[in-house]
Amino acid sequence: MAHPGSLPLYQQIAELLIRDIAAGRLIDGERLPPERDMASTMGIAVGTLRQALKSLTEKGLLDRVQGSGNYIRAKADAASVYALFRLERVEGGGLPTARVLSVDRCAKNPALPAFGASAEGHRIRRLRFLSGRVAAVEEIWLDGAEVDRIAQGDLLESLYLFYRQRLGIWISRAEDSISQGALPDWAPPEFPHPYGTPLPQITRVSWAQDGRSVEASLTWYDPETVRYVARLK
Amino acid sequence: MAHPGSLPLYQQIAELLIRDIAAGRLIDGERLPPERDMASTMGIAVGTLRQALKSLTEKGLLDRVQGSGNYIRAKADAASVYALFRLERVEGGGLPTARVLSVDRCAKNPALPAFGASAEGHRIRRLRFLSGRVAAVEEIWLDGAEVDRIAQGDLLESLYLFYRQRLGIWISRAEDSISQGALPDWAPPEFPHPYGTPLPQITRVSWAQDGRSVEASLTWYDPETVRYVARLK
DNA sequence: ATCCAAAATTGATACACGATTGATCTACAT
DNA sequence: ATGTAGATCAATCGTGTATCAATTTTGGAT
Repeated sequence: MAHPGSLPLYQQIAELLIRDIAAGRLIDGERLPPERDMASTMGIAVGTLRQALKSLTEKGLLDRVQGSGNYIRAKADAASVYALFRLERVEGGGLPTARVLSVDRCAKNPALPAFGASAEGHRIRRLRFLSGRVAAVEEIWLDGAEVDRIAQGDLLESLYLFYRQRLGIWISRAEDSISQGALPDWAPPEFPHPYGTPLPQITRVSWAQDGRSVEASLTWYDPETVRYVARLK
Repeated sequence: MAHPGSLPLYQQIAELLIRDIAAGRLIDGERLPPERDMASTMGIAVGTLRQALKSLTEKGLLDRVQGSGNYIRAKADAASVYALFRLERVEGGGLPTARVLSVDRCAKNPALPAFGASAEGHRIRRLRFLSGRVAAVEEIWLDGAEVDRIAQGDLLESLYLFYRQRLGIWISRAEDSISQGALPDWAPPEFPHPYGTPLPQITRVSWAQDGRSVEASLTWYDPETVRYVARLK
């Protein structure tokens, strides 16, 4: 399959602006530069920019008033902006890799009440890559009953392999949910996003075959490297 | 590729593309390369490719816009039926299909307590095929709030397509669990397994974006024809 | 300071042009 | 019926230019 990322230019511009809105770089009420200036700084023609602005207007994200300017109309809660979009896999192949930032013994995470039979466990923080680029930061909690056999370096690759080879655990059930969360303060500077900005977040809890919950994770994805595609209707 | 049982080339191409969609290699909204380029890199004629694209359009997976391009119109969670596990035939090849055995209005299933806001719903029983061979029997429960729009014949293909095209439902959360279960007594004689024998079974509950649980399913797989591949984490 | 008209700014609309891309059709071979 | 090859038509895209309409700003008169 050939090159996938070749959307029409005006659609690329539209998604660029939408990402700016979702990321908070364009806030509600803000007036964009004049179309002519905007187009020239973007290196595109005015007509092309206008197509992009028109699609934003149709999505309710922009007010265009003649003689005055283009005004961002994004509702205050960023969740409604995200509701218009869909989180998708990054383009290109390559196996997902990860770099372990820290492995600590610590108390149970109150943010994950569904997880954990023990009062304490191990907390692993990882930086995840897709196609060689930083894509997400991740916090993984392993149940206390299993953590004594953990060795640093086991977690560079697949967690699944770690479970099976090192712990002998069969994951029989998992639950994922998608939400929004603020980037944690321990995120490394490589993560290309300003702190405090809402990010797409996936919460996962996994159970072993005997019913114990053995693992939970919180993952924040960089909206720049993952791809948002406008949802139909 | 001319052995007797092989499909026409354009159908093979169509299935290839559908698998790319299901696997997430082709994302919703993505524009395919121009037909001429696509055909040449695939080593086929444009007309053949166009037949494949036409069948994708009829399935609702593709938007063809003259002068613009071919755009994927599919949510990538077609494969998320196995969010935790990927089901693949050992020998590979062939798209999953299904034959509806029955569609009934009935009471809530006590075996699926987590599912269903309504007291009743629809129960669909399907026989599923992989590579033309019987692979699983399946029982699907749709919540009563959504079932009034069900029409027989909608469910022959992908359930995902049904959700998107008929109900406009966006599945935001799903839970899969794997266990063992006895083959139900309503399984047709085509299912190649003696009754009463434990089979690998997947239970799935899906929630819509507003929190309603809209679907639940119980699927019994023939262990002879399928294999489970753990998901890379 | 207030009011008002001219000037500047900004978006809206229209048209033209070349390049790209899908649609349609014919012809031919297996 | 399937697959290939080629020619031609039609729609879209991106660009460029010109003109009109609505708004804002400016500056002078009072």
